[in-house]
Amino acid sequence: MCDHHHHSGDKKRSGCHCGGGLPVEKFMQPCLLILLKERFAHGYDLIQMLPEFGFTERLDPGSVYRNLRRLEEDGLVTSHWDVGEGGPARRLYSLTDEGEEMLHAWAVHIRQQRKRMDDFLDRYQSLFDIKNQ
Amino acid sequence: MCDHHHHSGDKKRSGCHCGGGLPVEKFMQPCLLILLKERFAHGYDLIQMLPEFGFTERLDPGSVYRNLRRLEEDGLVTSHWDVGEGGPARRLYSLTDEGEEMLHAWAVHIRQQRKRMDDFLDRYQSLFDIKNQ
DNA sequence: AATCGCTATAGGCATAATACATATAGAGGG
DNA sequence: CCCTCTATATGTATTATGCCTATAGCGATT
Repeated sequence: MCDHHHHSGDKKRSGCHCGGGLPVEKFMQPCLLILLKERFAHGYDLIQMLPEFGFTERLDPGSVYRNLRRLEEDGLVTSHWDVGEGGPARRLYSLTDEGEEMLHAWAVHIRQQRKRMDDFLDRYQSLFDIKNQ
Repeated sequence: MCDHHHHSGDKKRSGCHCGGGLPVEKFMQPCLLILLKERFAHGYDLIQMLPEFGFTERLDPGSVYRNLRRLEEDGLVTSHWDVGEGGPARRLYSLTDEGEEMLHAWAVHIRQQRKRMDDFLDRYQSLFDIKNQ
């Protein structure tokens, strides 16, 4: 499973970390990538936007920042400190070319997993619809 | 997220264990439930059938047996030793009423998560299609 | 000036799920 | 006797998450 995006650098962590055996593990990562493809953003902004992807309102900020630093470790995003107008310093994130490639790989993967759910739901329907006849 | 199936007994484990924050965590469990709704089966049979749900051919048997015992702990399936014609003893599993309820809850949940993936893919498409015009 | 709340980032810790390897054991074939 | 298939189960390392807490600047209110 998941033999895509084994391009340049799969360092450190072993195996594929874009979905594993579960339909969609780590769904937050592709959502962050797509948001950063649309525009540059700070972590805090991303936290505000993630509910658009079905994440609950009371999303754990810690998870978001952890995911962002993880994406940066993997070279999928870059950041630099933005000590602008006022307020605390913040990191401005942007997508790398490798991150965009990964986003395409994710899209393929998510399409596969959606199909998997379609199949499940079809089977579920046919199992319980027969009784209503 | 996930406020269904809080019916009778949520003992031991805290929180909801039908999906968590991820789109579809523990996808194997609903697959086992649907298979056991269709017919009684041994663990070994279920391992043979799981590829129909998109699990890889070289599926880890340990995970399946662990999931089955977990489902039994939660009262969603029952089993009894089947010391039939020959070969090693095996457990015959069947779905409980509570397990069937859980299967319905899973179907609702999986429909929601499929929608989430639809939304993701729509957004992905619109992001990359504009460039081709 | 002291406190409160919001912006903004980050680490600690317990829990949970998985992957991979390994253990056990009966039965049948070569 | 060994090998393979059937059949179930455990051990362990890794990984991801959720919840809690820490830090810190800044503006508004009391």
